[in-house]
Amino acid sequence: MSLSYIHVPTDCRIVTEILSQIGDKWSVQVVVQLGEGPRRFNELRRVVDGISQRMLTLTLRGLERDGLVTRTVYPTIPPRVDYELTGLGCSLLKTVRELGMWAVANRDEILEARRRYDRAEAADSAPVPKPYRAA
Amino acid sequence: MSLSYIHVPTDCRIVTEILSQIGDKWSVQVVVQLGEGPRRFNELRRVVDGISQRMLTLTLRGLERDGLVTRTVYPTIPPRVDYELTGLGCSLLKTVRELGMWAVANRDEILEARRRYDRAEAADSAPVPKPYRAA
DNA sequence: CGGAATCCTATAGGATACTG
DNA sequence: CAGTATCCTATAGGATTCCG
Repeated sequence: MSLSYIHVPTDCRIVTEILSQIGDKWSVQVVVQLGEGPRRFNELRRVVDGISQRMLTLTLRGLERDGLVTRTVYPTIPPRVDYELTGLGCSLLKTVRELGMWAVANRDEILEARRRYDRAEAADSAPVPKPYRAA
Repeated sequence: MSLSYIHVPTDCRIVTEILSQIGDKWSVQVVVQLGEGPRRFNELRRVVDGISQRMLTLTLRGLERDGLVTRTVYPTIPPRVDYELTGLGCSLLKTVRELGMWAVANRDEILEARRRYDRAEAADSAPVPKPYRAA
């Protein structure tokens, strides 16, 4: 509670670690969906779009392991399993939304930068990019 | 400028895209280091710690491509190349720092959740976890 | 329904050697 | 100094099949 300042080197590793956990292909999308409320497995599967069964399982396990999501099994037939954000998960969702704001706000600038870069690079390695200089 | 609200499905993909670019093994660390000011190639290499030459190159190229970093070549001998955050890069750094704050603030809770999870899982698949029940 | 197990491919990333 | 090129391994992730 009395951290006067944050030690940068240690800091970076944790950020990187969190980011590589959350920065995988699916975690953010799952967390955002769970932000709407508890969801069942196949409910998530349908709404996340493109995720494989296997990856949904792995993603949820990872989130559960980090204490971001709870998994509740109802031993009925057929079985029912609910996933829900924990308090920790909710707080993460909030800061992820911040990053989301940044992403949408700067999306165009990034995409244009990419186009510029790719165009310049293509011009660089072009087979015969300079016309009117016949061999 | 007049986005009344943000379209969630589109939103997610961009966030995920940004996160998987920035959420790789090195980008954040490089951006944080460049937050201190312009740096030369080998300067970054020394300070990032553990990064290979190849990955530093690739990371910097990616950041440059997205318009987050500029690359300035001084045609001297020996050559000198400076990397520096752009305005876009600085604004990203700010929001990444927010996430960093979250990470350090919740680090302990996450690590403990992991230990709990791993312990429970180990108990699950333990060879003979129940003592005092001799066969 | 909610997975687990298996197989397969693509990509990330490390190590090393060479170059302008 | 600041890379590029090549080779190699490990991991992510998709597709498919099987199970309680």
